[in-house]
Amino acid sequence: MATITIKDVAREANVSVASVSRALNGGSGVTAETGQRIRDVALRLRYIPHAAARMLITRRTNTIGALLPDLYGEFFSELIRGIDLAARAHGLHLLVSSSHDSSEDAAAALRAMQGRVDGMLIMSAHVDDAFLRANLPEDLPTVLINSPVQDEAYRVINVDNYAGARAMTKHLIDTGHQDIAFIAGPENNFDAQQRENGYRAAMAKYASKVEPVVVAGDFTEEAGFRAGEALLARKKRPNAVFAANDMMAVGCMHAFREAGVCVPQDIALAGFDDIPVARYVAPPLSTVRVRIVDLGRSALEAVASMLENPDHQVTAGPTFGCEIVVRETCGARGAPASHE
Amino acid sequence: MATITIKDVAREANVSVASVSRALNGGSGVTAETGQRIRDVALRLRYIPHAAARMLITRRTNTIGALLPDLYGEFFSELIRGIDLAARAHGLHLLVSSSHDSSEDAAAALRAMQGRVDGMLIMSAHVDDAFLRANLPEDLPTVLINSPVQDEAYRVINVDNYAGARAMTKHLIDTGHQDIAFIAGPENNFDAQQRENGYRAAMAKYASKVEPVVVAGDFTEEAGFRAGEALLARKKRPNAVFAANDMMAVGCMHAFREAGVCVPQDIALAGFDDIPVARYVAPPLSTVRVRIVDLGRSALEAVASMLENPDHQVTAGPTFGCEIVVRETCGARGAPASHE
DNA sequence: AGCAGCCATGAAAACGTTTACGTTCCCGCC
DNA sequence: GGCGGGAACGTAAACGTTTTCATGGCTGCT
Repeated sequence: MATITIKDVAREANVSVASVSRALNGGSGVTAETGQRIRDVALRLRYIPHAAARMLITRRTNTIGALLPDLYGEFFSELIRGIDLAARAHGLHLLVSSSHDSSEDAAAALRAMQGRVDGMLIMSAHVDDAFLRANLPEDLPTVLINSPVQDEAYRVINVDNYAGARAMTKHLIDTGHQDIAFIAGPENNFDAQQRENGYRAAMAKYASKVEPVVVAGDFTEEAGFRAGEALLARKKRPNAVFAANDMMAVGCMHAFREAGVCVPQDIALAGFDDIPVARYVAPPLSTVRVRIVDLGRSALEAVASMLENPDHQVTAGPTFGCEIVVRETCGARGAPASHE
Repeated sequence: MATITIKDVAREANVSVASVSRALNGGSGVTAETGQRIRDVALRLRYIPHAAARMLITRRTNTIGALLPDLYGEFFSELIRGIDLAARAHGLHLLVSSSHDSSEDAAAALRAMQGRVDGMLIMSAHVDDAFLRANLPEDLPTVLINSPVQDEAYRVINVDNYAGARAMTKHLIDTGHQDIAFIAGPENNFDAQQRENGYRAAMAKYASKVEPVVVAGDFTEEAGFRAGEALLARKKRPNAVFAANDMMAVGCMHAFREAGVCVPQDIALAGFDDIPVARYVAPPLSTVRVRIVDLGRSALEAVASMLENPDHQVTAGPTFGCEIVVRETCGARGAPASHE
């Protein structure tokens, strides 16, 4: 109970607290022999340095904060997994604050983390340059994930949504679908916008005769379902649908199935993200794969490197590539695929 | 740059540091007038108390740690969401360490959190009484989630897997399926065992003539797929399959579909968890719903209450109920259900 | 033998708070 | 008018580390 401190170890080992500190940290400045003795005592006493005291004097918390939006299912867990893995590899702790759906909300969370973290990982629809300047100490190493922020001061790691969406749209066109409708994501969402841009660019270039069709969505299955219904109700039914994320694609597929519309025979379908479940829906969903774990990992590693050499200039992180994954819903495969 | 401390505020407001502390915390022991002046100054200087210094003297971190296993997708994110929401509501921070797949791994993570948290939330297949005694300070408020630990000293919050599995099995039997096979979860997993027990109990009681059939699994879609194949290959094919979790059910459904076996006409299917995607697979999956968000929330609230009144005796948490959700795969519904 | 210099070690300051304890002041009551 | 008491406020100790600086002993060289 009475928590034991460095002094207890020092007394027990017949040395000063300074030596204990040295033995337990660098190890230099102390004889190998006494060092070992000290470590033995520390182990025997189950001594654990008081984190707060150390933070106070060291001015390092060995913790990085992750500010995440109200993310759904697979994406969230994969992202966290990547972040967490990398954090552990770097000996860093992870302070998480998720499910933020308003700007004030995020600001409050950001302020609350003040002083408890050495660096920040921020992914949120609500952050822009002004927000960051207002709520973030300018010297706090920060990495933005999938953010529209252009400010040179912040390092940003983005998924190349544009290229991914463009490639998938082109693929759909190449396999014979010209009338492609797009189910958009939330309006203020950066990824969603980029994906829509990619879709529009491919349409303009490879299917210039047809007018792009974009219906609203918000990344939820529910929205996908409604969008699917809406598309079927149109006078000119598209022959392919490209949803801004997999969840909406799944919802859309659900709508089609209930209406008796066959995928991909009657209408092709594609999503974005390649969430694990994409391959298990029926039929398996063609989509654009984002290596989410790697995204989280490299985001954390960017912060880690920033606080390992603080002088090092922030370099614009490379965008994170995606690849299209052709399964069955896009109609490019004749026979059912084998289990991958 | 030069971080501003309580002294700066004190000097600027012409008071002592003690008054600043009082004004900013309790507010008592200081005139309303000076209190306001101090708060104004603090705001103007953007003063933020140094968390570590406060922890050091207060001996409270206002942080709780969450030790989680290598959880998949939806379950993980829902759980974290619940925990995070409750934590924010209580003004607590959340230190997360996930993806632990070995006992040493978990022990290391646990030790690393030592002193940085006021309480712990632990969900892991690898913890048992001995593990906890060895790696956890006995006075650290701790709540175990879905754990087999029986020790009175720890508060445990469990999902009532047994009752849920029993109910679903009974439901399958009631709707005309007697030959029910069970796809088991990981061997050392407590939830998995409880679910299997529930299945066996229901079989023994309501379908005593048929021998229970249990095939191995590990909670992954892959395992479900293989189990599905294996079940189809049996000489006496079951007319219903109950998977220990939804992921395996989805994998199993995939196997059935590839084999041309129709669900639920040829064979009924049920899962466990009600992950969000369960309703979007085709056909929508009957399953046992676990209110994961609530589980996380109440786990955190249990810890919170423990550290709000430390003397309060730990009370055995109530098990967390489940309810069966009848969709289409169990064959109990004639027509396709409407979108819920 | 003496001296320079290195190395192990200890003493003490510092980090930024909270809080126990004094001090001062003012008010009311005898 | 003196005196008791409470409220506002200040002083300083304490929390448990790390780290700078001083000290002493030893080594190796001249």
